Amino acid sequence: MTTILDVCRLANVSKATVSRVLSGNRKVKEDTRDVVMRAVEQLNYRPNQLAQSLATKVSNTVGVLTNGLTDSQLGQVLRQLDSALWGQGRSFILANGVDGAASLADKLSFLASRHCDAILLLGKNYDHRWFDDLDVSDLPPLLTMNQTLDEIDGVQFDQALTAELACNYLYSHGHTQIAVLLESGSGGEQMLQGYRHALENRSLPFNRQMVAQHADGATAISMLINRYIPFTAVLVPDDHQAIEVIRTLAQYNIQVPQEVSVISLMTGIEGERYTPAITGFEVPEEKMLQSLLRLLDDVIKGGGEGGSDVTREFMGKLIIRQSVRTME
Amino acid sequence: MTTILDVCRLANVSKATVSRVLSGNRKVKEDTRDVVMRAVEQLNYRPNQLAQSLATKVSNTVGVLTNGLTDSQLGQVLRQLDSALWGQGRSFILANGVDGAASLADKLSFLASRHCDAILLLGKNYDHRWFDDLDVSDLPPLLTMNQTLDEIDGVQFDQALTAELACNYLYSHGHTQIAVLLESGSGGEQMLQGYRHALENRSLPFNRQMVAQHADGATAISMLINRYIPFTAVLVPDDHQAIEVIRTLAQYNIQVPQEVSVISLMTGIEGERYTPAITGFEVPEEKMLQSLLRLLDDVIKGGGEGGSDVTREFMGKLIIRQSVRTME
DNA sequence: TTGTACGCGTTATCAT
DNA sequence: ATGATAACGCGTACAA
Repeated sequence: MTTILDVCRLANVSKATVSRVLSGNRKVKEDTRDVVMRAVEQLNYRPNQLAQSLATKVSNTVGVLTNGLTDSQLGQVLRQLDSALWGQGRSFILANGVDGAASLADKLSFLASRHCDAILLLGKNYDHRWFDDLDVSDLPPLLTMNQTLDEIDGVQFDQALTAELACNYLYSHGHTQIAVLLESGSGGEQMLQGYRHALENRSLPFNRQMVAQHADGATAISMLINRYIPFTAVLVPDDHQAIEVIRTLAQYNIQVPQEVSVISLMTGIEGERYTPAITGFEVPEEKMLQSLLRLLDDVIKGGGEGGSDVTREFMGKLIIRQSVRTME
Repeated sequence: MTTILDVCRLANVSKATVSRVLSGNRKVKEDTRDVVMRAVEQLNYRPNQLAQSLATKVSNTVGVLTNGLTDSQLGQVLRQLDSALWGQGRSFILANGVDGAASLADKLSFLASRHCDAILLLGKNYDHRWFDDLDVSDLPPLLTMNQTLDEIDGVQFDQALTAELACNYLYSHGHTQIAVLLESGSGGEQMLQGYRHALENRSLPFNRQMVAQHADGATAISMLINRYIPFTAVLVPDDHQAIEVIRTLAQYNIQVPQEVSVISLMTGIEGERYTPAITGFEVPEEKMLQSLLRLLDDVIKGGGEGGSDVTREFMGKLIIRQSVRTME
């Protein structure tokens, strides 16, 4: 590879001058600038980014830790990242899959040794405990998306607000007996919060018999059914649970949406393809990623605290399909 | 970040000793090794890979240029890459999407400035001309997969052999009038070669009226039909064209597979889901990628020419579905 | 066996 | 405006 010294020799100037011309920081005389640029082009010289990073302590590299993403989700996210970062002369290093606290520490440590300017935590299924005794002090700044990890900055999907919207939608379609299946993770608390808030706004009493929480949707809805409390609609965390619920209800000879309506807090292609197609809220992943990238920019540039005006809370967008019916 | 000097001070040794302990290259006394390791762990020290790379001229980073991949393909490939490279302490930098010679040069140049040890060219739709006046001299070694770019090493999908296999399969099922739609790129020549070879092996005459070449499958099959040459089967490059062909044939009131059989040279999930499901050959992408990674290892380690025993030519695996029927 | 000193390619701080 | 030179963090001949 040609180095800056090659350019120096060809242009008869010092390293400093070449560096100045390329970075554009300081003023240089027109003539010399031209000479340098000619030499640069002639040699097809490109600064060694490793050396640059070593000197400036800025690597223009961001680490991306992903987990629990399907191939197509992974591809979609990485494609977006690539196109967004490319425009900024940055690139990313991927670390996919985390299966424990040690694994998490390893991956983060690896990315840190590569001196990433920041690390993005994307995807699902991160366990809170993995972060408990994690020494974040000698790591690059961490940023999360769609994760409710306290102490880590980032953008979030507002499950509480979206759950409230879901309930309001059901109410406006005549449903008054709404059951809810909580997400088994921390999102469950948020869902419950939104659910109760919707109730309060309508001055309706809260009945804890109407809420169930279990990682398996079939089990959760069974619990509900066995309580013999009537309900006309049920709010579930995602399409996967929605489908389990619909299947289980079918075993009890309960039709969706004729007898019970189902609404998904986070719907996607899975719910779109199912029969009946599932009504629910879509996570604005693209917008969220864009916001996260702006946040990233702030973190890298601002270095310190320069908080700017980035949207950090997102709510779902209602997609009306077939799993909710209007009560007469 | 803690540096090697911090370790030196804490362990009362020189940089050289610490470096030796961590790399394991040279011998060091048990005692001092222990002292150093203790200091390393206590400080949670991790060598700065940038500085390492600068000193050793090995970055343990590979550039990955992708093009023409769907999100799920991209995700699948990158997941595999990640898990394979992670085990070797390596990582990759992505550059997705190429739309011209300048764009190609840009991306490659970028990856080069990041001092990748090698660059992988993955995906489809690379134009030969983009590589014509590409100065490959000051670039890391290039490796391709699934691309027929002369002068670039890599692994390939043998379209000629697979086309021949496809014809043999059709013959063995009673088809003697086989038409072929060539891929519009360079793969077309290979398909034709395999097609003719299969003909020769059966001492059948070659009729150029039986071959058509067009990027659009509908157009290609229409050309064929308008020649009024009878055929009972048609070999097409991929599922996309297969589907276009089947649709077009339907417009002529020709049923698949009852009246005409269709076989795809490179079938995938698209063909699996279509009705009728498309019979064809599956590209062994995973195996190919594994082979490519072994090749990568040779290139990086061998540095020079150390050619090892890596499979470089792959053929499709026949997947029998519904689009081919047996003639009585 | 261990330490010294130099080089990797670049930026940045001083002089000039 | 430009040039010497010291960092940046690490590996490694060479010397001790």
